[in-house]
Amino acid sequence: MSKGLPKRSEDYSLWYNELVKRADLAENSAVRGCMVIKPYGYSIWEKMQAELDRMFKETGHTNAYFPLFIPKSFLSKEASHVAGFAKECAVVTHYRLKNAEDGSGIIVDPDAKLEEELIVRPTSETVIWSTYKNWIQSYRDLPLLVNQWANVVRWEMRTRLFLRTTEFLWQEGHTAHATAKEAMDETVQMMNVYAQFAEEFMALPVVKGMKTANERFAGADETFCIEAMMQDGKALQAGTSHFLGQNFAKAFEVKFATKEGGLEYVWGTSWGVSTRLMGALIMAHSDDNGLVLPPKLAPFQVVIVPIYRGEAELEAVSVKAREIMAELKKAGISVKYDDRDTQKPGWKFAEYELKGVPIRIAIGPRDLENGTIEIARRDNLTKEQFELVSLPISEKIAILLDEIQEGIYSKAFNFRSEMTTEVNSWNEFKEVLEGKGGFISAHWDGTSETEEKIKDLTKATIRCIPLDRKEETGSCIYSGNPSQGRVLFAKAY
RNA sequence: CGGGGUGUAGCGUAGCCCGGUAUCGCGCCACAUUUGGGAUGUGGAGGUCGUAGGUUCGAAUCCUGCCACCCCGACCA
Repeated sequence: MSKGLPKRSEDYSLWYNELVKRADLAENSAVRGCMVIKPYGYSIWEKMQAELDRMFKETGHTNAYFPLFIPKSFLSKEASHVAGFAKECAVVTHYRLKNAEDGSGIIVDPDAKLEEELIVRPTSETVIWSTYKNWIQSYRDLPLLVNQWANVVRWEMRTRLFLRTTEFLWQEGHTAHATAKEAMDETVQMMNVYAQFAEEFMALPVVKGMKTANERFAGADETFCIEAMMQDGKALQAGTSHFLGQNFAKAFEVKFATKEGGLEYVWGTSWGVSTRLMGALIMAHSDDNGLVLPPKLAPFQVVIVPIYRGEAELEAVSVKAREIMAELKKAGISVKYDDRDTQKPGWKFAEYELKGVPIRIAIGPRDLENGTIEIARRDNLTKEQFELVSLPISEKIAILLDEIQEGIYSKAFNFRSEMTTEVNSWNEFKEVLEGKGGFISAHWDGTSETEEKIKDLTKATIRCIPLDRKEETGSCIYSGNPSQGRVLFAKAY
């Protein structure tokens, strides 16, 4: 049992905030709205980065880096883009400080005003497309498949650790193509990459879909997304992939000579996932005892805790522990041996539970005598005495890790299934939304007016038009007008 | 930006209404006994009470300004 971690059922958001801090993932910083990602939390992010980066490279992308600052004039070149981001931009106006003449301290030097203000990037489309103009002349320069790992700043009114912070870390892919089809294929491919990453590594089932016009990225012709369900019945957008059409090519005059000798605008995409994925990971799987990490993203998959009295016993136990550790490492399993004598075993048990380590092994004198170890699983909190002769320990642990990874996924999958409700009337819609929550699958007439109205009345938004939806005719839940299929509504983070 | 709330030791808090130099728990340090689910005892260290001013013999406490943070809205990955 974790000491004093709030219960999910009592106060979900308090539970979340406390868990993030207690599990050493992140904390609020001295800067309003900005977080410090602590080493344990950052190492989970690094695992995510490593896998995603590998997947991006497998699909032909390479990394590059573009500037943090964007000249103000760039941002305004694509009209709907600037309209979408203008309200949340940090702006650099000066480049120097000086001592105040009245001795009151350091002030901004009014003589050091920038000719043109610089925007701290909220996203990099504009600075990147201004660069692509120089990189692309011919169809031979296409496709251009670039990703960057970066930080961005969006001046949000209210922030929450990982879910919405003023500064956040992310990757943003920006690609350029010769044809609309190629760009669209890329957009869909990257959504699929995100979905695969979420399901395979985060053990997080997601719905793949398209955003409605209202929810579309500012400057995109089409936005694809993956949507996940959190334990409190709220949806979380976990990743987006945008088909930019020729919007940015036109804004930045990026044309290429075709094979046939013509001159055409380039087609673009952009796609990103952020440290928000950390929030998704935490909220999807963790329980009242703390974090539950999928083995594929855990900073270490196994922790070994020695049980002993006195140095002689520790020495004997450690010999066994190191043997096991070596074997696990050889099998590619990450292990930590916690032989600190500054904390007691019970304390360590609770600590690693809080931090979500998938498997804990305890070894004591009794085990040495019996040829056993104690294996405890974080996902279902069960323990077993394992006889070392029955199976090589690395095989045993590998099997368990797979079981845990799968178990966490199917638990989340079943939860999402339970939390997805088909409704056919407005009353039913409101009732489910206020009571049970979750995804609501309902008919919608396809107009922004209806979507807005529903949002105003209930705070529910259309999370996406699922790609795998059945084509079926029906009547809109709100307006009663004809509908061509169901969409997913939910309250969202 | 609108509504509500809070600033006291590393963290969480009592004291404030009714002014007299700060309470308790966790954590920290030392020693001893402990170690298979967050040990116990004894001793100890640690505080410009967010900040600037005012009232007063005297302010954590009363008054005024400012700052920061949290929660609820509008905005958003």
